[in-house]
Amino acid sequence: MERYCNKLKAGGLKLTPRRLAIIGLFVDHNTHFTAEDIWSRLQKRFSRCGLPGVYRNLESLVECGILTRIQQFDRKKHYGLCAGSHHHHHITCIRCGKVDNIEDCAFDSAKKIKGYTVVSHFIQVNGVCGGCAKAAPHRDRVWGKGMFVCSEK
Amino acid sequence: MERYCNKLKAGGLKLTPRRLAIIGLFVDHNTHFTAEDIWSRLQKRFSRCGLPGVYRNLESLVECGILTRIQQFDRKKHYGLCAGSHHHHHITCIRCGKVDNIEDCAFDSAKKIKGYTVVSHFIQVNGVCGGCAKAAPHRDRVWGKGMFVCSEK
DNA sequence: CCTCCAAATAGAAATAACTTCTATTTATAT
DNA sequence: ATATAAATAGAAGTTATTTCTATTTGGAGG
Repeated sequence: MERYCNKLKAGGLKLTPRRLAIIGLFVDHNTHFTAEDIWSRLQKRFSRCGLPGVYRNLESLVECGILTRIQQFDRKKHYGLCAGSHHHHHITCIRCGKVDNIEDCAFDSAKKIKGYTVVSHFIQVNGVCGGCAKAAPHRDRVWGKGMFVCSEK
Repeated sequence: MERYCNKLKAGGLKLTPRRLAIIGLFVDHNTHFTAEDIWSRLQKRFSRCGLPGVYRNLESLVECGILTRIQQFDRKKHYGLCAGSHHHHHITCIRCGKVDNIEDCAFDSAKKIKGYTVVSHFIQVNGVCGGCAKAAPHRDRVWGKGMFVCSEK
């Protein structure tokens, strides 16, 4: 938690109860959430908290490097903890939604591709985590149409 | 075009003028489009065509394997030809928006990552294409907040 | 401590991107 | 030709997110 406070300060953001609670949710659950997921979980402690506030906080936390946006094909923005300051990617469990970092990146940014100068790249991997692999297969979380990212292999 | 007609038939979809025109747009431009992009380009030939029809068609074309959804962090659904049945990714020019396929994929799907069984992966590369690199730098297209995918390097 | 002010919050209203609905039309198998 | 399952049109609805204006608050400086 210490390190997140430092990141907030470094980004010129105040340590508000709301903000710390949001970070706490990510730390405790180690998964990705949508704005609404966060909002519903904040209701107990912050009954007067609205969705716009959650959206604003999530975006600030992305900007100061605490969270990262995670792509799902469901028209919602998903956010997850961005643990390292170094370059890394993410793997998501398609059953429980857990997110882990992938530390070693095989992508060579220096390489020219079809005449393009590469500026950035984004890799997301979807899989089934060890825990879910052991669990009963018919207990799968149900995902909506178009939920999965492409390039199945 | 022949092969796309076969895919339509295989999926139990009719060969309507609208549908063929949409496929034609993708074939001719070799880039990705949003529903609105398609809709505005159809106006000349199909003046009575509405957006809902475009959305329905694009989704049918994804379902029968002619199109693929392409992820951008801009809250719109992007679609592109799924040219090969083979595995590939995309590189996008951050100035003009052009998309090219990346044929060779460095990602090893067989590898176990942190105990996960990999199901699918998604790679998107952002860069500046040859044409835009030559053009005046202050002519950059302005992109909205959150437009770029993360992991700048 | 106290005070100030930039930053954060609340809640209402607006926007944008789809999606759904009902009625009508059309491609194609027979 | 004709029947029918699928496709279309246009209006209306939904959902996720953003913007707005006013009010409140964390924390630097006195």
